[in-house]
Amino acid sequence: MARDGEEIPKAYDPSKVEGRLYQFWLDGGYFASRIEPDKQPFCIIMPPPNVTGELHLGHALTATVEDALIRWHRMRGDSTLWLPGVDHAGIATQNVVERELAKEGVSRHDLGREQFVERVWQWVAKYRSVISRQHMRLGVSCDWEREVFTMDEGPQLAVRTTFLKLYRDGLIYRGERMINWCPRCQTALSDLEVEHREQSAKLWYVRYPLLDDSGNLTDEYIVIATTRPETIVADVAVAVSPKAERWQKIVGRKALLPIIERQIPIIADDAVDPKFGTGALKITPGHDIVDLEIGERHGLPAIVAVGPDGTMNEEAGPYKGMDRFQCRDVIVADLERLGLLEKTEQHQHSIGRCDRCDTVVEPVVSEQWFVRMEPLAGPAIEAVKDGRIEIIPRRFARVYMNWMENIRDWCISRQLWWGHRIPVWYCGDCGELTVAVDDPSACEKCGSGKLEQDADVLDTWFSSALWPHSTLGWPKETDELRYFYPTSVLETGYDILFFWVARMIMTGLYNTGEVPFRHVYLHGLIRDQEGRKMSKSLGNVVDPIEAIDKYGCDALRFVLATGGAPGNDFRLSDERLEGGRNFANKIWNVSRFVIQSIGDEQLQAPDRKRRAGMPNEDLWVMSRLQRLVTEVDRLLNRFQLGEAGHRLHEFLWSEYADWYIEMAKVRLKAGDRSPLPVLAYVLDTCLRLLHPFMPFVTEALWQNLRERIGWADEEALIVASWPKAERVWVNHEAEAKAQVVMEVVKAIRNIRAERRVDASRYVEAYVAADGPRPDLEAARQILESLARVRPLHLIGDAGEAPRSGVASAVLAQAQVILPLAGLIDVEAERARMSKQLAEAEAEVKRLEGKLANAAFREKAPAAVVANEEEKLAAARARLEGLRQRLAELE
RNA sequence: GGGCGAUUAGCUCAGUUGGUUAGAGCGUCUCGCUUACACCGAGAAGGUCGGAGGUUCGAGUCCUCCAUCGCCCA
Repeated sequence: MARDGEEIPKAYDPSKVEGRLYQFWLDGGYFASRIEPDKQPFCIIMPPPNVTGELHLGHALTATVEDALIRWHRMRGDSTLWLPGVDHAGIATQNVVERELAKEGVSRHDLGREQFVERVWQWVAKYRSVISRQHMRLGVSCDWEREVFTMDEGPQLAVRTTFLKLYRDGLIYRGERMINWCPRCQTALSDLEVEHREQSAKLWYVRYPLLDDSGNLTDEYIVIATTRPETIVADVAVAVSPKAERWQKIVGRKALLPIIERQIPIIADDAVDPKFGTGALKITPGHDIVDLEIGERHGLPAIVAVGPDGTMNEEAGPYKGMDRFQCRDVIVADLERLGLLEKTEQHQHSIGRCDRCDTVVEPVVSEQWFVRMEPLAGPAIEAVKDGRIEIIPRRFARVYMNWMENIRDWCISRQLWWGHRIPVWYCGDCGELTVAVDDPSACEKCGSGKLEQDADVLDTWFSSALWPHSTLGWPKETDELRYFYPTSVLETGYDILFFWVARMIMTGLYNTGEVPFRHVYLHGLIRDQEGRKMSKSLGNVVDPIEAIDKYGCDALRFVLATGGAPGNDFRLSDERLEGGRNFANKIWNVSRFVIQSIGDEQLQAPDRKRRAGMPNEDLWVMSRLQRLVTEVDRLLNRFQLGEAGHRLHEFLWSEYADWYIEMAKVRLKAGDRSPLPVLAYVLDTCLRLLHPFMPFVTEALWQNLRERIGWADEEALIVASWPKAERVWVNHEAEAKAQVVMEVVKAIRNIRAERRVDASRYVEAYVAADGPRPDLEAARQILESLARVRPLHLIGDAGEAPRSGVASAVLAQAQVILPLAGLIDVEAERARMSKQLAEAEAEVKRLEGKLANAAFREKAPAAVVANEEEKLAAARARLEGLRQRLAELE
C-alpha cells in the first residue's frame, strides 16, 4: 500500500501485500495465545493434515472457516487459541515412503525397521515445513509456537497413558477375531478403513458329494452357492437353512469337501438365507464373519487358507503359493473337470476394498488388539443428546447416533513400522505381558528382563482420538488444559465424523470426564466444476496455492466461505474464483476512493448527537450499517458464515458503493467535505466485518485508512475491535425516504434506457409527489446527478406536467414524467401503461382478497396484517396514479 | 435392507424458528471509458421452487406418498 503522496494502484494485486502482511502479523505476535483468566477463552484445535503430502482444497476450506472464526473472536476480545498440528498418518505415510523407496529399487525390508523409520522421519521433516508454508499462504492466524506433531513426546505419553488406562479398565483386549486384512499393505484394518462397493461377480454352484453312514462316497450330493470358491479349501461344514426343505433330511450327515477331501458335517442354522443360492452354504469360519458366527455356534474350527500377502497357504494343499484370485480360476476349472460345478450365475454383491490402496480386503481370523467400544459410546451418545455438544448441521447428529448405537469393537493394531508402537511387552521367560507407559525393564509377573515389545503399531486414529486434550498437555494437568479445555469448536469435513469426531468425543470423555469441544461444525466436500470428487487419478485437483497465485488468497477464501451451506458439498470453478477476485478488487477501489477523498485530514466519527443536521443519505447508510452489523453477528453466532459473507458483499457493493458513494460524490464535487466521516466510518466498519473472511485486503487497506480516522486505537486490523451495532443510528424514516429517492432514480434510468436516451445527455424531468416532495427536494442534486436530469421540476400534482410527448413511470409515492419529444410513440406508451395498470389491478385485488379474509385478520400476527395493509395502500396509490396517467396520455 | 441429503432462473447455489410480487453469483441481451473500479457502471430478459396429496388464515419452508440422482451405514 502506498504512503501519502504515492498513488494507490488502480487494481488490487494480492501478491504485493500477502507475504508482507503475514510477516507483519507474525512480527506483531498477534497469533500468540495467552491464558487470560478475565477473558473468555475461544479455542480451536486444527485438524492435523497428514504428513503424506501437500494441502488440498479441503484443508483450504478448513483453514478458511477456522481462521474466520478465530479472527472474529480475536477481534471480539476473546482469548483465542488456534492450535496447529500435523498427523503422522501411519499407513498412508508408510505407503508414500515405500513408494519413494521403490523408485530407488529398495523395499522397506531391505532397509530394516530402524532405517526405514529413519527415512520416514526425513520425509516428515520435509513435509511438515511444506504444509506450514502452505498454511501461511492461506493466511491462517494460528499459534505456531504451539504446533504439535502426533508423534511428539506429549502425544506419545497421552497415547501410552490412554492405552494403559483402557487396558486396566478391561476396555482394551487382545484376541482372535475376524478382521479386515489388506494383502498389499499387509496389515489389519478397522471396519472404517474398508470401502464397500457393489459389483457384478460370479456365483458358482458347487456339488459337495455326500457320504453314507459308514463314510463311503454316495452318488448323492448337496449343492452350495459361493462367490469365493478358492476358500473351499478352508471349509469346515455345509450349513443349510432350517427352512430349506429339500435339505432337511441330510442334516447330520457328512459331505466330502471337493479336492481337499475332508469330511465335513452338514448342519442347520438360522443364519442361512433360504432364498440365497440353493439355501445351502459352505462354512468357512476363517474367512467370513457370518460363517465364523455359525461355526462358533456349532463348535467348528476356523481354518485360514489365505496368507498375509494374499497367496494361498499350506491349508490350500495343491494350490499353495497361488495368488487367491488365480487360485479361484484354477479351482473352478478343477471343479468343472471333476463334474462338481453345477452352474454359474451373475451376481451383484458388495466387495470390501482397502481405502488406501483399493486392494480387495481379505476377511481373516487373526490375533489383534481391540478396543471395546460400547462402554465408551454410552457417554458419547449422552453428550450429544443433552446438548453438551452441538453438531452443525443438526442432521449429522442422527448419523452420529446411528453409528454410536451400533458400534463395534475397534481393531487398533497395525502391522506397520511407522506409528505409535503398542506399549505392550512380552516376557521371554514366563510368557506374560506387561503394559506400561514407560518402557519396562522387567516383566511385571516374573521380573525377568527378557522382554520384547509388541512389534505392531496403533491405528493412527488412536492418537487422533486424543487430540483435543493431548495437544493441551494431558495427561499432565497443565494451565492450558484447565483454561482452554473443553475447546470451543471442532471444525472438519463430514467424511471423518466416525473416524475422528466420534472417537474424540469418546476418548475425550473417557480421559477427562468432559466433552472435548462444544460445537462440531462439519463442512462439505469440495468438488470440481462437473461435481466430481477431486482426485489425483482424475487429474481434476485444484491446488489451493495455484488458486492463490492466480486470484489471491482473499478471493479463494471468500469463495470457499460463501460458496455453499454448512455440510453441503460444493463445486469450485474459475468463474467463482474470478468473482472472489472481483470482490476483493471492489473493496480495494471503494477504499481507494474514500482514502483519496480524505487526503491528509484526520477525521472524527460521525457524531450521533448531530444526527438532526445530517443529510438523509448519511442517516440512511448509517442505519443500514447498523442492521448489517446486527445481521452479521447473528449469522456468525449461528455458524452461518456463508450467509454472513453474502450480506457483506451485498451491502458493500449494492448499497455502499452503488448508492451511498454515488450520492456522497454530489456533495464532494461541490467542495463539501461533510460526507467524509460517514464514508470513512462505514468503510472502517466494513473492513472490520470483512476481515475474518478476507484478511489481507482488509488489513492492507485499513493500515492506510487508520491514519486518517481518529477512532482507530489499534495498530492492526487483526486486533481491532469488532463492530457493535449502535441502536441510535437505526432510522426507519431515513431508510424510507432514501428508498423513494432511489426508486425515482431507477425509474428515470429505466425510461432513459428504454428510450435510448444518450447516457451522457441531461433531460428535463417532472417528478410529482405529494408527501415525499420535501425529501425529494432535499435530494434534488442527487436526483439530477444520478438520473442525469436537468431541469428537474418537483411538482405536487402530475397534472402540472406536460401531457404530450412524454414517457412516464408511476411509483407508489411518486410519478415520473419525462418529456421526450420525438422519442415517444403514444400508442406504445399507452400499451405499456395499460399493461402496468393490469398488473397493479391484479395486485390490489389479491391484497384486498387477502385482507377481506376474516381468518387471516384474526389469526395472523398484527404486524403481518399491518404490513399487508400498507402494501395495499401503496398498490392502490400506484393504481390510481396509473389511471390518471393513462387518462392524460395524449 | 436401513438412514441421510439433493431436486429453486440457461449454469452453480443461497433461502434455520411458515408471513412482501422467491434471491445471489456467473452467463445472456441493450447501452456506456459520467476521473474509485471495464476485476467497472446503467438498464433488461429469465423461475407454476421435482411430482401428487395434506396441515394452515398463509407452504420453497411442516407432514405423507412417489420419482430421479448422490452419499452413509449394514
